[in-house]
Amino acid sequence: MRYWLMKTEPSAFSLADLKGRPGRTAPWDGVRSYQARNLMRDEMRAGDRVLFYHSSVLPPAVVGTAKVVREAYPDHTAWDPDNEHFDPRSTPENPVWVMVDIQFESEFPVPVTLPELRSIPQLKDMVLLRKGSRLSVQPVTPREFASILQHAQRLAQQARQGPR
DNA sequence: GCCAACGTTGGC
DNA sequence: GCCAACGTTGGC
Repeated sequence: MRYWLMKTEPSAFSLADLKGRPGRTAPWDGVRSYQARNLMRDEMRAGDRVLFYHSSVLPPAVVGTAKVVREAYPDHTAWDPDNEHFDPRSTPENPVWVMVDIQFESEFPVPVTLPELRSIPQLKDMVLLRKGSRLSVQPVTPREFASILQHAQRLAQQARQGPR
């Protein structure tokens, strides 16, 4: 099983949106980067786990987790001229872009913010934290995934204990 | 709103 | 094939 981090601007699609979908499942459409597409198409498998990351908000943060429930298939939004991600190079006969389906798994009671991620020594090599990193679908090591879950748990526990 | 970093485009 | 110009991403 592999681990991933997927970025989204919550104003466009948030973890709450995913949770609210039928079956708590939604297609991850609109990816228009070859690098991200190749990862989804060639590497991502059903059952893989995903860190759900909110970008372009203050603070940016990992807000929960999801699971890949359907492997890559053609992204039909690329064929729709009215869609903001329309790409005339892609056709039903020859699809250029793919998407996967992901299912809501968990929402962290307290998000793990970007500054917090930077403070965790085990994450020093994480793709997300590299300078200029903007890949919207990126691999995460099992160790990194575990560290982030552990940190989220610790934050949740502190919150339950309340302010000192 | 600014701007650094990155990917893509297109002239040559 | 090079590379400058451009558009986009995303943190701040």
